[in-house]
Amino acid sequence: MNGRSKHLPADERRAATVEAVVDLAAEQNPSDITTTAIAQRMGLTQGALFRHFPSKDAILQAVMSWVTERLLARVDKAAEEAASPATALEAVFMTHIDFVSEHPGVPRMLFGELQRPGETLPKRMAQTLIRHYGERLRGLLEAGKARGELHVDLDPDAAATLFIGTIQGLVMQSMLAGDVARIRADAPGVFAIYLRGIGAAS
Amino acid sequence: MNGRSKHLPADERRAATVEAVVDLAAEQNPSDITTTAIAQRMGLTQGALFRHFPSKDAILQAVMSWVTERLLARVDKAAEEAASPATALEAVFMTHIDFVSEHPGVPRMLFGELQRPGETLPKRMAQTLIRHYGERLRGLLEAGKARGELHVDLDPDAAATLFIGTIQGLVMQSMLAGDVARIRADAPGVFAIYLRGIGAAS
DNA sequence: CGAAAGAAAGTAATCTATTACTATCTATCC
DNA sequence: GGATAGATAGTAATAGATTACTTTCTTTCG
Repeated sequence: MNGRSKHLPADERRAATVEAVVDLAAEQNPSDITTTAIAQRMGLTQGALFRHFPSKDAILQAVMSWVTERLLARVDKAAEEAASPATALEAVFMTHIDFVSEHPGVPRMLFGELQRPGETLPKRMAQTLIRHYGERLRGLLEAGKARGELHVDLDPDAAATLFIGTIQGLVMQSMLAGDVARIRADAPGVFAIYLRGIGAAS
Repeated sequence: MNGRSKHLPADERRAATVEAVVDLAAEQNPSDITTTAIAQRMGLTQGALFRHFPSKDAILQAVMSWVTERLLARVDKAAEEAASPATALEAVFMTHIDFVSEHPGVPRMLFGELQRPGETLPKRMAQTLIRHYGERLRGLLEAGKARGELHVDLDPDAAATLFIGTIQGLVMQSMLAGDVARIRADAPGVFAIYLRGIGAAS
């Protein structure tokens, strides 16, 4: 843990690389992030990155792993601690909002990866992440229906799509205003409408 | 209208260029669209594009003009023909869904333009488009509240954000499935939840 | 013919990735 | 415990591909 050390172990550099990419994605179009920009933010030369990653796609792959672990872990924990499906949905939402407030580049990267043509590994990881996320949502929505907390006629697939869209809309609004803080500020009002939509509000 | 003619007038080429970009945006990341790809789709050489546009940004600017005119015109017409604010909202939504079903690349381009750093002209056009769209939505939502069609406590800003997020969520879901038709198929179910959320459903 | 439209080729900049070499860390041996 | 060898991490330079844009020449069409 020497602050003066210039050579860091590989795993620490890999973690620092992922953070650099996540930070850069908050400031610019993720698909425009160059290896030079990543290295510059880390205080390294561009070529040094390829000591730790075989390719740029391998870097993006590491970022997707990072996002999957962190986001799903936090979201699952929030859901487990909730007393009922309806409160779990709210906890998941707020946890997710916290996450994208801390890392505004993440939803942009996910959206961007989905747009890539072909079948790259980072793209597949983004797809499976969102699919798993959707499955958790549908599970909570079904449970809420079974408990009578949500509307009987509720379509869980549509409700899960709208849940994700709710966050996406907040992200878009924050980009319009150029103000990340708006995500958290506007979240409660938007989610209140969603709650009423699925029948959870009195 | 000679099919054999090889030299088209400038305005027709400009229109064809815009369509080529919109089509390409449906298949790949909009920020990865190259002038070579645009020209190839039009059956031209890359350099020929610059006979009609001074720069690539000028092409994107023309695309944004095209989107603004078409989308707002269709949406305004749908709203005018509706009997009440609540039915107008539904008409606007379905019209918008029809538009993005025909041109799935458009929401991607708008989202992508918002992410660009700096202050480019295409980015500003995307911002103003979405702002104007939001103003129309807030107008309808306010009118609906005044008529008692929508919930008294409804926050029009939050409802407008969620309206846009609803569409964004459908676009994301269609990218996940790799199936554009899902946008239109899933739209009614998702919008039904939104309607209940703003208090328009009985 | 003359002007507009396009082809073909070229340019400068930028991107990922590789190479040859150097600096730093760490484990081992006497 | 200090010198040292081997492994790891980093730099600088550059290759090769791709980008937006230009230039020169040719074709098309009224």
